[in-house]
Amino acid sequence: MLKQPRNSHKFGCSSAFGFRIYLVSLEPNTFQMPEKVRVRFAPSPTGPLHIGGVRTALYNYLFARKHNGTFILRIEDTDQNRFVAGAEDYIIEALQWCGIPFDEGPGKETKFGPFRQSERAHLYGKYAEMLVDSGKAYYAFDTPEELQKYRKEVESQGNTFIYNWENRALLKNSLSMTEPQVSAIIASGTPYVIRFKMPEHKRVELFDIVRGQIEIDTATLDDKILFKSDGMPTYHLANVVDDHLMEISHVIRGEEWLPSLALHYQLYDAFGWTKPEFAHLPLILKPTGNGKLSKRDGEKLGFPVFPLSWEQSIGYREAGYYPEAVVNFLAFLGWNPGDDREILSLKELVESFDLDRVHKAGARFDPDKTKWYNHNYLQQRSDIELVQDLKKHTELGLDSFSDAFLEQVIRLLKERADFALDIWTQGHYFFVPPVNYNEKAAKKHWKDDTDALMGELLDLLGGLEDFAAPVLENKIKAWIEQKGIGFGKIMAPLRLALVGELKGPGLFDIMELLGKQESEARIENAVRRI
RNA sequence: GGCCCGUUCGUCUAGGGGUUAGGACGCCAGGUUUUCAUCCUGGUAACAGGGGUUCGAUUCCCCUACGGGCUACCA
Repeated sequence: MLKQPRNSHKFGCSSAFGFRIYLVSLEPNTFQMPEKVRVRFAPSPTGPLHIGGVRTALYNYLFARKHNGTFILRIEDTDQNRFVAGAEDYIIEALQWCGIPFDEGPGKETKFGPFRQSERAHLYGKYAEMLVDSGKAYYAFDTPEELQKYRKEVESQGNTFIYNWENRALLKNSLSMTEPQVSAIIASGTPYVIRFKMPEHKRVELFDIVRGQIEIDTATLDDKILFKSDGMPTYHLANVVDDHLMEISHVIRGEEWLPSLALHYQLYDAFGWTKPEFAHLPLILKPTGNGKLSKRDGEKLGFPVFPLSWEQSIGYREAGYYPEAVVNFLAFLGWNPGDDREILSLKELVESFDLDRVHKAGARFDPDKTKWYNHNYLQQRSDIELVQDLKKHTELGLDSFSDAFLEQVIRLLKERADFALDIWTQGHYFFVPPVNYNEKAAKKHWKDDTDALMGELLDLLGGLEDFAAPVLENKIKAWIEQKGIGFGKIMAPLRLALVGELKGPGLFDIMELLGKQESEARIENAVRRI
């Protein structure tokens, strides 16, 4: 039996009059997925992709795959001032690393391209003019300085200045001027912008897949600039035009766009275009304190906020996370499959994903849980794979050790590791003899008679041909029992001698791996130094 | 300030008119490991507050509080 979708508004559909009719019927098949699902991730190349952006991309990807649709990458670089070199490459590489590549986008041209808005710049003016011609938009000549002045004036009285129906007749635009005046001012080369003429009082019913129905009065909205004086469109125009031209079926984006949804609805209506479905994703919040997750949090609390390293900021990749783990925990920030599963592969995520199950409230980021995810994925890797993972840390200089040896070390340490690098940090003594001995432990366990006991132990070991762990265990235990002393009297100092601390896997396993010669040398060393 | 969105353990969340309010991370305890960690078992811990509606509200409605977002010729 099919699970009833939990959001009743899922059954919403539009009538010929523009009203959305809500069928409260119990037929789950009323809602039809559009023939062709096409979604886009549309970042601005102003810097490295934030982890929240990666999640937006991921949800788009999951939704596309789930519905056999197309996942598009569109670069929204209409603001030349904020353009950052290398950001686009970073975005593409990050998606690649996460295992969520796009189907169409820069470098993957189709008839819907180009996919950089800067390369589509010639397109937008036409559409802006179309709206002016139909009376849905107008030219405005107010300079930024003038507007700033008005804004200050109004704000000093405790009010907010918004450019809208209340004051547009008083400002410098094609609505407050005669046609000849407008023609003259444009002909003179005076810079101008094109603003949307927001209806005075119109009740707009918006529909969001995550939130359901939202009502807005256009009187509270402003006449947003659609086309800038530098000849480039603003986000709102470019976004709507491109989504239409690229035949986007679902707009899945961050919640910060919810306030402009009413504008976008008006724009689609003004053009006479069919609207896509919209889903606004909850924001990712700081682990502690107020506000959304920022770069600073990563630096302050010591966890990555970027998928890949960027300048001084370390990325998840460089911090030793597996992309599967990153994708998994990101997917669960604001969504869950509705059962108790927590570890899901990308394939399973695709199968389980559903926008109806996206949470409404913002999700606080939990660095601890990301480690737990990585631990899980690390356990799934084979010892040989982990050898390769570990050797990626070239700075460790592991070349002098054989893969077979590394594999043995990994076998002993794997289950306690969250990251491949933990094998090194937690098993340092496998590669380098201890230089220091834990002082507290030495004081407690290295007694007056320990030197003598270790000497006897060396004699015992010297007579051993077979240095396998079970043999060592048998012989040493038998010897201890025969002497009639406590195990702690030998085991603790022995561990201290071999490891330097009272930590690590089974002592006999360590001895076997270290080998007879090295084990003996370390014991002798400890006798001399402690 | 205005507009919009939200609120279940510390965190991520399940649930949704009658439940011992479930799981995961973290934390704590016990077991295993003659160590540490892992692992296993158990435990602590939540429906923001106030009004309705109802036989019954954590669930539906309203208000308040709190949190978040937007309020640019940025996206």
